[in-house]
Amino acid sequence: MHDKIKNMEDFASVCGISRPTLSKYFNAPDSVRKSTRFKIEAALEKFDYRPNIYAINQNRRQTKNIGLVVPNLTDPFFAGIARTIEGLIIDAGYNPLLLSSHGGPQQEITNLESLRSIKPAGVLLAPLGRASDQRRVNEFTREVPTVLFDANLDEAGEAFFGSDNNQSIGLIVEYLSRTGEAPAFFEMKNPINPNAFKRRTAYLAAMEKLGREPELIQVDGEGWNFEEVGFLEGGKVISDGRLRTNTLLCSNDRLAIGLLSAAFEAGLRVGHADGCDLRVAGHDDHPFSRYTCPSLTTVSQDYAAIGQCSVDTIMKIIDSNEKSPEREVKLFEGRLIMRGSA
Amino acid sequence: MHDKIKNMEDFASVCGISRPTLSKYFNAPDSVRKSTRFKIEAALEKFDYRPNIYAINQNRRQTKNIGLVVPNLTDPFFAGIARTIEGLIIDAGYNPLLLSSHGGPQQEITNLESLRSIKPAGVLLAPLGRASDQRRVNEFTREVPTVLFDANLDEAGEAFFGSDNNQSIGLIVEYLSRTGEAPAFFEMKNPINPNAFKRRTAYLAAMEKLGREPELIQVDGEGWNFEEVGFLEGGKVISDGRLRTNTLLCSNDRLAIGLLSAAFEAGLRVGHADGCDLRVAGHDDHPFSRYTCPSLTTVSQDYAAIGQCSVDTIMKIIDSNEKSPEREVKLFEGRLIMRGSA
DNA sequence: TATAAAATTTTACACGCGTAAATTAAATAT
DNA sequence: ATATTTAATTTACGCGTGTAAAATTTTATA
Repeated sequence: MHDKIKNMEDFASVCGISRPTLSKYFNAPDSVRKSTRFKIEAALEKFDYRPNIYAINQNRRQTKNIGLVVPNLTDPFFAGIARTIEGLIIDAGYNPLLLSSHGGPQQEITNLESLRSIKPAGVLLAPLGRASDQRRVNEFTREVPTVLFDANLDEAGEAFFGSDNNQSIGLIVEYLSRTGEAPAFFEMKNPINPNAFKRRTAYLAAMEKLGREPELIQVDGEGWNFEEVGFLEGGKVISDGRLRTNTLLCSNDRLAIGLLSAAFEAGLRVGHADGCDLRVAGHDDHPFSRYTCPSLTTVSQDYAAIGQCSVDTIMKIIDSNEKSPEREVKLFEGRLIMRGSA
Repeated sequence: MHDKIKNMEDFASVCGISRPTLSKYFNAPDSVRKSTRFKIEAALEKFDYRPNIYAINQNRRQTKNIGLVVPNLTDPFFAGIARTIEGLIIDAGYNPLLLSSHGGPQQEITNLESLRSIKPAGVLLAPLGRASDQRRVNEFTREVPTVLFDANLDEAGEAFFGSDNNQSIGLIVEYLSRTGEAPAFFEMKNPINPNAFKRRTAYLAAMEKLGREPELIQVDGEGWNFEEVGFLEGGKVISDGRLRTNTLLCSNDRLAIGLLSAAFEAGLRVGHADGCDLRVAGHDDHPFSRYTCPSLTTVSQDYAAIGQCSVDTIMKIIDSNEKSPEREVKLFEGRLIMRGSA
């Protein structure tokens, strides 16, 4: 019926207007006269033409791409955050590119390298944290406008938004201490995940503030298989009788999930009801924490706010086209989620 | 120190060779004379130049991009598969682009549309299945070489690789029937997830083969919050005394996780040991199914094989540059994972 | 060493679009 | 109706690369 439209030139001629006008339309439909716009949109109905994204990006001063890097997509917690932020980026009229570092610093750098060749307008990075190759991440953030979230890195990026671990850990330590024995802190000796050290410090501070004796239960284990670590090492702690209190606060929900499983198999009754042997609490409000046995008492992070703030900030930087003079840092408060386990 | 390298031309001159030769090198380092290669690699050490990916993709006959679309990245099951396949694509020398349909047919089409403008060499698609906009998915697969996995769609794509639900459901029905009461089948009345109907059919067939009376427990609930459905509706089934057998086979692990939680709160003891009230089994070997209370007996899918086969096939299609005359379909067998719950 | 064959490099053009500057048309004021 | 201002459109050029065909160099063969 109608001939093949190969490029904007062809499409312009079937529209009856010039190519540059068409270009303007695609970049901002309202920037052309209304009559012109109707002509274009009528033609779009009849022919299926779409601008070549590679030619566009080659010639634009800036792409409309925003990189989004999270430490581990296999963790539903990060998958959820990523999805939220993706939506916000799209709403802002940009194109999100989601990459997962799979828990490894090498992959994290690889992700940043591959983002660099895509020339993104900006990047939202949730770094691995302690495990990150800080020098190379820093190098990247000097060349590409970057906002960090979830985990902070010293002076990297234009801004950081995350949770106030002091507040959130303080909150749950206070709750646990008020309603029963003060908690021991269950964590990995050499945690690879972001925020782990902050939470340890926050726990120690919270206990001191309450005038209680802190107790760190630091177990072996490598990598991101937190449930497995919680299960295996938690099981050992239980069977070895290393528990000196009946209340455990885990560094994160995934450790708690494993620990609950170990407690179950050891025949311990977990919860705050009469006759229970153990109370267990976590941190993060992991999507599955509602469905553990018993359901997990935890602290939720305000990820709606963190995501919104991160996106708003990168947009501001992109629009203003200049590095902000000061590195903004904002911490959001956690909320206590009381359930069956503690 | 050295002047800015802006493009391949500049870089060619500092290398002391011509630009097209450089182009050849970047597309296949071994296709240039060894002496030339050393010159280039020495220059690469000194200057930081990387070819403009947009200019490359605009001029190549084909990009090196492979689209990878999964129904829901928030589900750790799909997150795991995606990660595996991503690795295989990279090993094959291509660039994976991961997109999640977030459980919605509209997003699925949006993903395909946005892939189209990226002109991928091929696409690996795990469709929503029943919920998919089949007409538009089909339209896409006619224009872009596509291999389906996980869920089949009628005649869409060049090939399909997935699990043999008949075999896997048969396996676990047989196991459950042999070691105790025959299972009832717990599922959603109108399941949105792929494979659900196949599993129902497979259950009915397996029970008939064993000469047992099948029993479908079909509960209300919409969307992808399977744990919630399993918990809420499973709780009702238990409290209403609707259970006519002590063995439940769930359509997938996430339903089972919710159901286990409901059983726990109802005070039922789940497992195959003496004195247990209920046996529960799932399907998929979800990453968390090891850590439920009790741990979940289930069937694992052979995703290493499915992923490998899907990638191999799309590569073959890309290399041969022609549609295969016949649509290949291959189903892989599941493996029984015996744990505490049944 | 001369010659043929193969491999490599160069020349020359194309790809599809953005955008500044120049031109033209429309809207507003007089 | 005319002059002025403003907005829309067109002209003309550049972006950074791939690739066919031609020219050259290297390697293999005699």
